[in-house]
Amino acid sequence: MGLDDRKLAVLRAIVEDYVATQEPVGSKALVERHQLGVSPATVRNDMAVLEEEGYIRQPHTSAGRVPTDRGYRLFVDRLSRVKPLSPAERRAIERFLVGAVDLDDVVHRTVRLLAQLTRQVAVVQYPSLARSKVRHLELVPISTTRLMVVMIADTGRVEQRLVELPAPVPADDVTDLRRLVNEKLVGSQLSETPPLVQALVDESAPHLRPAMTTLSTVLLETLVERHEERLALAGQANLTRGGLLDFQGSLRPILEALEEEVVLLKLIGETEPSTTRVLIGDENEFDNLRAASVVSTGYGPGSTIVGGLGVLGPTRMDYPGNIAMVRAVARYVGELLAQN
Amino acid sequence: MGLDDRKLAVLRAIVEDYVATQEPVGSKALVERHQLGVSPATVRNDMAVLEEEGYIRQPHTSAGRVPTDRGYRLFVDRLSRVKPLSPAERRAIERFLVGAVDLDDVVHRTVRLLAQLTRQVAVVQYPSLARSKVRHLELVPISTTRLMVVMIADTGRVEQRLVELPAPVPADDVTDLRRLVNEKLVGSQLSETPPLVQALVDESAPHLRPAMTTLSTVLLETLVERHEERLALAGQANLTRGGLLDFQGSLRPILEALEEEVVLLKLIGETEPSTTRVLIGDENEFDNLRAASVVSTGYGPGSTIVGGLGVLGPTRMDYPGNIAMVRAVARYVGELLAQN
DNA sequence: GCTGGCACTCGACTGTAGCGAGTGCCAGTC
DNA sequence: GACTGGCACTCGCTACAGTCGAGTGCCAGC
Repeated sequence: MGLDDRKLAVLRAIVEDYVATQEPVGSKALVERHQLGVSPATVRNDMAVLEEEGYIRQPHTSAGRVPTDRGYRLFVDRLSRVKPLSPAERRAIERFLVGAVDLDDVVHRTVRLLAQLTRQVAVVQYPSLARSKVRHLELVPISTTRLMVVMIADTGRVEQRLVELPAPVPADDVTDLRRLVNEKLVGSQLSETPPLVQALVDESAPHLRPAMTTLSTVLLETLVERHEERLALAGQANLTRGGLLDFQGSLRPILEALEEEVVLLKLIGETEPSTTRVLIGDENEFDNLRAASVVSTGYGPGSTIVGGLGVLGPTRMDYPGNIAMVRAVARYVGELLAQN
Repeated sequence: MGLDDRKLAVLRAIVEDYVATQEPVGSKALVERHQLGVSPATVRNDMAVLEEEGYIRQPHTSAGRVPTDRGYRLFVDRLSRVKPLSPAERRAIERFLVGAVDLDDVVHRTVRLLAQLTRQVAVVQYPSLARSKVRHLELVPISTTRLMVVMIADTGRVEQRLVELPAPVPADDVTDLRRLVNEKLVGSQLSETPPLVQALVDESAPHLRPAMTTLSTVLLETLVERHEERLALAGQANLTRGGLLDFQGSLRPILEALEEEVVLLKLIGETEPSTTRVLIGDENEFDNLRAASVVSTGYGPGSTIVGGLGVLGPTRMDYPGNIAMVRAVARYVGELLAQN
């Protein structure tokens, strides 16, 4: 069990070399490229131990070693050194994000930026509605029995929904409805609205009741139950880098998983605030993504978290680099949101 | 040059068989599977002519024949018989589209439906802003110097944009601004707004001028110049069907092209109304998509066209089937939009 | 103008052999 | 006791030769 410093150094060297070359790394190449101060034979002995402990494995008898998921995990937890961003990368981030005109724009720019910087698939979750506060509710009459409800959240998200009213409602009543819902709901956290919405119905004047009832149902549906999470995705083409070696030859399962919003949300949806999360290989719960790793973190204005973002790629990825990028981008986006 | 009926029948048979089996088709197999009424030797003679004319080719000397892009073109133009949808498909379409609650929902359901039905990559363009009319403009004060402009179009699209005002504007003035822009712009086609927006500035009261000027600039920018086309995409995983045979082994260029909105818009953006367009192989203008074909059409409420939708796949695709599906889905979506 | 027959082509597959990267083990050294 | 050099061994990869067979082009005959 005792992994002394040199064995750890060997593991680190294996991970770094394998990530860089994408080829199983042998003992001789290792001592040549790293200053380990010992002979290949010694390294081989260390490798035998590392293999026994499950940190590396041999694709076939006469090949070099490749890290296992467990090996990557150890590497990420204890061996990787933080990789500071290059000035060029820093500049790229800034340049990319200035000039964004609205939330959609911010999210799209961010996801493309992340994909470009990390050369992986990037995912950005829109600010979660549950973590947003209502800034304004607008009711726009489409016809006498139809209303479009537009909700503007403080995070910049705008959601709309068509409401079919049970009976025609005159314009004045719409004005009243608008005033009422805004008075009650503006400023409140969306996850806490259900009782407020209920109260709305109870407190409204009798002639507004039927309309308000329908309206409240829709509000609850849109805002709470069918909690509308949205995502942006970019960089799928990066999956094809590294030939067909990664992902054991088939992109199929990966592409399928990427089409499932639920899956992506589980992967990058933030859990504990402000931690960067790394899921390696089968640590995630989806069979389709056994061969993939995910680096994700939360973002938001200031120290609050309103959504998640991250990248997905082969287990053989540059963890320190990607972690640094994901963090940096999240921080910049947070600052950007704070300005609004 | 004379392609008699039998030669055309041979071409049709080759296309159908190749699409079905994905393997070069030989003369013997052809006469066995189709009632051509002649011997393999005769078919071989016909094939020789078809090859000379550029409709089919041989991957290698001792292999069967494969249609060329030109062959598919002839097939699509003159040989394919319309393939009616199966009742199951018809039902799938209906079931898929009922219950859509807003435009986003409609578009997402549509694109997934198309991908599922055709087993190809599906693309749906949101109703084009240029073809929409303004239904309502809402100005929501974020702070005294910041306004969120929300535009609701008759096609259901909702666009928002943050406006930085040159000086604080009191709430009453915002109300005036709101009234003014709505009076002028509601009901007008977006492509025709520039003069109207200009007039807005000229006609507004002096104390509203500065704010209105900024506002009009943003409106013009958002609505006209940066003409915000949006797209939804689904079914990328379908690209991996047919192993790596299609797309000559690399999905890379295809995936890259699919990330470029501009490319997709050019492909499925409607041109002549109500035609179904088929682009085969290098008929499209993008190098990355030389190995792909696109079937697309316009859709919209009634007989007007507000956007395009379509599918993209290998040149070896079921053209009649895909054409039928694309048309059917477009028609259903049109009906759905007409109801709103 | 169609057909059967036939020689020919050439990719796909199989089996064999040699190469070499990389290993595990062991005896020897510090 | 830890490290090292040496050595036999494994096994994937590549090259090469040989066989098979699907499919063709061509031609003589009906």
